[in-house]
Parts: sequence; structure tokens; C-alpha cells
Amino acid sequence: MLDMKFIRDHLDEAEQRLATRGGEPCLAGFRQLDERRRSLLIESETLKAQKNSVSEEISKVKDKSRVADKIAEMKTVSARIKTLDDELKTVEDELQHLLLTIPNLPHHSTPIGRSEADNVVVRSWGEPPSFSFEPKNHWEIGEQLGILDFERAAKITGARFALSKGAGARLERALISFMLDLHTTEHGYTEVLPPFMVNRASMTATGQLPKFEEDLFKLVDPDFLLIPTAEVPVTNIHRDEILKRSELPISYTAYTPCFRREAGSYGKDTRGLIRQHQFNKVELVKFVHPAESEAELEQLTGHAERVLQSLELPYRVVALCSGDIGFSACKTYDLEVWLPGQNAYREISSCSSFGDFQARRGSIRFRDDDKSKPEFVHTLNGSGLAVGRTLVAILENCQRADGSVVIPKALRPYMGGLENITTP
RNA sequence: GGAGAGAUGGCCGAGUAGGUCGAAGGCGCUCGCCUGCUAAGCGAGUAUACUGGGAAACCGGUAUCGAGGGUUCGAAUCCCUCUCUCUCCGCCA
Repeated sequence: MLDMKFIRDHLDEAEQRLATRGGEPCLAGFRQLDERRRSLLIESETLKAQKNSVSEEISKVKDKSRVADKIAEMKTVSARIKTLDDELKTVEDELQHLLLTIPNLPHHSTPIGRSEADNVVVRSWGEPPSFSFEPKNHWEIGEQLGILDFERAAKITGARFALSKGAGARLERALISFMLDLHTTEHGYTEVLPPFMVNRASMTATGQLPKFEEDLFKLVDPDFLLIPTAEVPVTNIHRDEILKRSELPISYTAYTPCFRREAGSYGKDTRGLIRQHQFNKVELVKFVHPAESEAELEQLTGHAERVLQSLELPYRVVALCSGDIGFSACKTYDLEVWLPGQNAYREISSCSSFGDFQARRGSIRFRDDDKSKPEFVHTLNGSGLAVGRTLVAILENCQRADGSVVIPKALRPYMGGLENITTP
């Protein structure tokens, strides 16, 4: 959510910066609602002040019959207040809804652009491997090795679900442990294991609601939603809190499954593990001082990169342009891993700074010292990494002509020393 | 699922025959004083949001005692609904 006072004072600038995202202008109607709200508020509050002081006078008089006229007058005033407050509530609801559907302002360092094509490659790491044979897709490799079973997953649930078995299941578990261990022991993150379903307030704070409800899986009876990313429960750990300056930065890492409807992506990545309704992910989440958020984003991105480097998987870092960053983000780096089966780099991590956008929605604040006013923290998060896609990258990059797959050295301790996955 | 109890400021905890309560008291914290140091002691201060005025310091108004409605001139206190927490029983990984 943007700062209402900022929009009030910089309407044109805000609209211009939002325009770099593409899409419709979204601030139309703001000024009118805002002015209406304030005029209602002033009238209502003036009457309330009057009512309060007269009520106090009444309280001092023992014989109420002597103030019958005042009581009658206040009855009218109360009725008027009620009318004003009803309208005020309507206006505030509309204003609130408007504010909740306006995306974040792109950071000044975010490249301006209209689409994916305008993203900027910042750096690359590693060399795509060369093969003396035609490299296969991960689903071919996985099915041949008997570690991935899409047919049975479809029987159990439906399309876009996967069943991993044997060394495949173990490899996923190994990746999760490996990533969590790396982030906790070397990067200073605290491991958390949050709920996988959350309430609407949490989804609203991080920005999935109210605009993107169709992307979420919902429960029917308690009105809970399955998390599309650990960002949601983990960022909400500190919703409605005032932190101490000395506590910042707070760094959490969490493994969770993620549930996404993938509405509107029909026909994209229909085969394999790339786009699933449920996938595993290890997430990094930070709460930082506003002055440090830019540096923290670089660091956090580096932490995600470390996973790929440790696994010796070639990747590149891409700065998303204004037209391609997410609703809540002001700046995003995507990590794209090389996939020989697709002969392309594909997203495996997305690291973003949200500025105070989520903090304002979720009222996550800190106090610089005991005397100062609370300020909003900045929140950041990034995948560290998407586990399913990491498995894809390993299968495709580490495949050999005979169909077997070499397990990256860093993972072998987590695989009971296993060095290769071979056909049974 | 059944029965009961409760939700007050950073924390603990008063306050329910409705009236001057943003809310006693204590703890904590901040500043000052005092004392070789520390502890103890003394004094002052210590919520948030919105809003009006002001360049600002700051001054004023409104709201907030789990959330939302209602009764009333007036509600932390009365009524209704919801949420959450705790205890006991049942069930269960």
C-alpha cells in the first residue's frame, strides 16, 4: 500500500511512476474520495466534540429534568453523527479498497521497460555444459530413472501435480535440508516452519489479496487460503508489531510447500515439474531498516546465488524491468538457471525488495530509539531456492549419456553418500 | 465435539448497581538528582492512528479497554454476534 499522504501531495508523480508498469492509470478517483473523507471526518468530529462536552455538563447536573432540552438536542446531534459516520465508513471502505489495489511504485533503480524483453541481464555465473549427446528433458530422465511419476500424480489428484519416488524423493528432501543448513549456518538466517494456510489479513498484508484471489487455493469452511509462497506466513510473523531498532535486520528462512492455481497459464509448461499446482520452496525473508534495504537486496540475492554456486549450476541474474516486477515489489532480481533440456535459462528464484509497501499493509514497524515515532520497516524476500526447479536443473545439467545423473558433491552427504542416480 | 473461564496500555494488574477513565497501582523503560562504584532511593516523563492549526517546536480535536453491531444525552462497564486464549472431558497424528 502506498502512503496516502504521499499520493495526496504527489498525485502526478505517483501516477507517472505507476505508468511505467504499464496497465491502466489507477489513481483516478483518489482525490475525490480523499477530500470527501476529510470533510465528513471534520464535520463528524466537530459534532462529537460538542456531544462530549455537553454530556459532561449533563453528568454534573443531578436533576436531569433541568437539562431535558440539552438531552433532546444531543439526541439530534447523535443521529446526525450516525448518518455522517455511515457515509464516512462507505467512503473509507472505497478508499481503502482503492489503495489496496494500487501496486507499489517501482524503485528508481528498476529499469524502465514494458515486458520481459526489457529485463536486464546483470551477470552470469558458470558455463552451460556441453554434451556429446542430445540432452533430454528432466521428465524423460526422471521417468526413465523411476524417480518421477506424473501419470500416477494425475490419477491421485490431477494435472500439474507430481509424485517423486526413491532417490528423487530423497533428492528433494536433501535439497531442502541443504538449503536450510546453508542459510542458517552461513548466512545468519533463523529457520522457521510456519503454517501452510493463512487467513485473509495475512494474504492482504503481503499483497496477494484483494487483487489476486483467483491465483489462490481456498478452503471452504474456515475461510483460510493455502500459501502460494512462504513469504506470506513468514512476513506476517511481525504483522501489527513495533520492533526495536536493535532487532533489525531480522532474517528468516523457511521451507514450505507452495500452492498456486496457475490460472491463466494454460498451455505453458504443461509437461514436467516447471509449473505445478504444488511445489516445494525454501524462502528467505528479511525485515530491515529502510536505509539498508538496497544493500540487503544485493546480499539476499547473493545468498540465493550461493545455492546455485554450491550445486555448480550455471545461472544468470536478471534485473526485472518496471513492466515485469510483481504487484508488491519495487525492485526484483530473478535468478535464471540454465536448463539444457529446454536450451534456455529459466527462473529458479525471484528476489525482491518491497520497500515499505507490505509493512504499511501489515503495520510492521520499528522504533529508531525509545523517543522516536514508529516507522515502517522494509521487507524483502527471495527464493533460496525453488526446490522442484532445482531438481529439474540437476537432472538436466548432470545427466549422462547412459541416462544416469551425477549428484552434485554438496548434496552427497544428504544422500547417504550416493554419487549417481542410475536406472534400477 | 461437550462443559466452563477469560480477553484492559511494553508487561503485570485494578476498575462492572453506565457519567468527568486513555483508563488506579506496580514492573519495565527514558531523563534528571543523589551516593567512591554498583545496588537502593528521590523527582519527572513514558500508547497508537486519523485529523485541524503551525515553517517547526508544539498546541487542539476525534477514535481506540479482543473485533463488529445495538441500547443511552453518555459504555471498559448493559445487550447481541463473531474471533482468539485457557481449563476439564471426549477424540486424534
